Amino acid sequence: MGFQPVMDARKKRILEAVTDDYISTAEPVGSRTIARRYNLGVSPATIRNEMADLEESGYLEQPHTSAGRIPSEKGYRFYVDFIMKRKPVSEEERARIRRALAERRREIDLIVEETARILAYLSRYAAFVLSPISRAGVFRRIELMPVDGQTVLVVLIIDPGFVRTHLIATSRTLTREQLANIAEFLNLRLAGLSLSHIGSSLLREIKEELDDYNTLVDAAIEAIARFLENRHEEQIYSDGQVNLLEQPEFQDILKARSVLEFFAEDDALRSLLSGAAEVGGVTVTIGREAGHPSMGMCSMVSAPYEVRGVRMGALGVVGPTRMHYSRVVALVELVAENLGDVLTRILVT
Amino acid sequence: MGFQPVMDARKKRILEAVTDDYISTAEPVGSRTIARRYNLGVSPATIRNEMADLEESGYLEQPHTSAGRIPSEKGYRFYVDFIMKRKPVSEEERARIRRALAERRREIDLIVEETARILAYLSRYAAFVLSPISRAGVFRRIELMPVDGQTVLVVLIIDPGFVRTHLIATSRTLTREQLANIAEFLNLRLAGLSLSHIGSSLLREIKEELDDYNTLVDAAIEAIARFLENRHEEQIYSDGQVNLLEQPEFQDILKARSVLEFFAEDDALRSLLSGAAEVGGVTVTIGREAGHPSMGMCSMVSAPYEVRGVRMGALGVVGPTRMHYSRVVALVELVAENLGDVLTRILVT
DNA sequence: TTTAGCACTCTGGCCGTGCGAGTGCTAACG
DNA sequence: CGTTAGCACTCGCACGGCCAGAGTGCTAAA
Repeated sequence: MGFQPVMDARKKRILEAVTDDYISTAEPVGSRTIARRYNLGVSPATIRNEMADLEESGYLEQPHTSAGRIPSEKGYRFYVDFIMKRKPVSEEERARIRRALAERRREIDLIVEETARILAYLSRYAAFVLSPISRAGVFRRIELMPVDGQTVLVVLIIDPGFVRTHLIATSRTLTREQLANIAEFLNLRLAGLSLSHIGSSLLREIKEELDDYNTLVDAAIEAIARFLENRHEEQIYSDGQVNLLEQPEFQDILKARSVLEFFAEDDALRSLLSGAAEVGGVTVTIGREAGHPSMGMCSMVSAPYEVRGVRMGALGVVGPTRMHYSRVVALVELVAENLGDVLTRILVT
Repeated sequence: MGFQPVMDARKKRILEAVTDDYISTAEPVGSRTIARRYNLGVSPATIRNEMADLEESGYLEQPHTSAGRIPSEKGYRFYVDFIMKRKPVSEEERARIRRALAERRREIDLIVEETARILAYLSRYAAFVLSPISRAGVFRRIELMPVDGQTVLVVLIIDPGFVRTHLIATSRTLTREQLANIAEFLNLRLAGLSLSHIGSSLLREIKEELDDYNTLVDAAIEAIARFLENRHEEQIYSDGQVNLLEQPEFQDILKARSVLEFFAEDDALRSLLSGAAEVGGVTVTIGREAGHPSMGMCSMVSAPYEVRGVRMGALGVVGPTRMHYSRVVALVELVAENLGDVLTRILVT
């Protein structure tokens, strides 16, 4: 004891059978069913014994006495980590992904939106895509452009290839030349810096220098600071939330509501996704591992997407814990790769 | 016959009582209940007779024999048009609306988003806001700005006060001066025109002229045309869709799903809203009047919002047909006014 | 160690019953 | 003639009992 009980090959096969069956039927699965459907060459009684062992070591659980078994979170975890093989994505699906993302668009937001759509469509679960951020990016250039007397358009160009625009109000009217001067100064100070290095202290410093130089810029630079801060927030694109309502576990409206509310309130989701982005590779978060009660009966399969090795964002699929992991893991990985490729093509001109 | 049966004062009061009661309890209401709760000074028996009349003329219906009555769509329509009084919005709610919209923001998208949020919060139903369009707007200025070798940022400034930006790809590298020239030319031709007058024919014409003048602009102007077209699409901001799941009529997951799917597929919703925007004033669309099966058990209360008399967009609340019309109508009207005011303050500098 | 047999348990569906709410009709009343 | 009281009737729904089916754990035999 203290030792993890040995998971021999037969136990593994039985855990696999139970999980596979439960994933596709959503009903607790009994020894008889396994003996019939998966030919392990042993009788139901033997399977019963093994299942009792598996239950004792926490891989399976019984919804109630004398029902079949279902995988526990620990069971799913073991299944995902050591048993399951990724189910290759069919050529047709691959083609669909390529087609969806290949249209010649320059607007990243549209691509990301489309990614969420195709991911939801192919997974039949809910899909989320965190739009690319550029914390890892480098400040390339800022431009200021007068719109009207009290409004200035800030254009921020970040390497690789992002453009963000933002309207700010100024208390005084600035001429095009004044704006150009300010922009020039900012560019001198900021160009080439990584965004994560442009903190509020640096900005305050610059602001003071500029204050000496030209008091007109007060409102402008403050707005820019706000802008730099705010724009770090990644936006979440989502699709297919209603897909979850088809799943038997969400026939109970209370559960459905709690999950949908969780999605609507997207801060938690955002941190889940960006957490996944830090790990690299496909992450599977099962049930309460996510640390949020509303996600208790959900799992998330997520992966970051990269441009030239730099992680730009993440995407994920949320479904019931009883999820087609083998299919979804492969799908998420593939879509993340595709999105990375498309962005690479666009950004790295 | 042929004549609409007379709707005398007592029938009206009874229809009102039935509707009010059903709206707040969601249960079919019987004659006894009405006699008890609303003192009409008559006995249940009399009310029964009147209710039988109302049912015959189609204002009420019975879910099944020997249940209470509920209003039919026709009943709701009559209630909304001739009976109900708008329930004044409380000072606290007014303050909340003002506070939500009053924050000094220049970004219209954020304001619109906030409007959807506050509308959903106060109505406790689902809220939708169609972002402002500028079909009625006037082209003021275009600016072209190089981002990198093959990318140009298009900034389109529209009167009153909108700024739209769009990235386009060009096949060749254009210098800042070349871009400025092109922009200048476009400004000469387009400035002052109403957006609805800038059709594809005019653009083609300009393109030909420019082709003679400078073949470099080919990709650029084409992208601008696309841009002008695309940007006419109004975006829908929504919030509070999950609120509907609290309503007893959506405890049935199938109904809930069909409504949420309808929302997700937002083209129909968009046309409903923009239809409402054309009428002016608050519009109430009851059940199948919306012409879409999924909306059969929903109603929408919508209103356009205006800047200086020009309708810029619309907003609406969707709830069950059994909706608190008197409250929501007043709320929608007030929020539309507030949004109009805020936009006016921002746009008309 | 595996298997067969068996008694036991628990859920879900089905059915019948009773209750409550509400109706429509008829007859009496002012 | 409109209004009311009384009454029989009709549903829907919640409750409880019952049965069938699926599955288990245990024991004893192979």
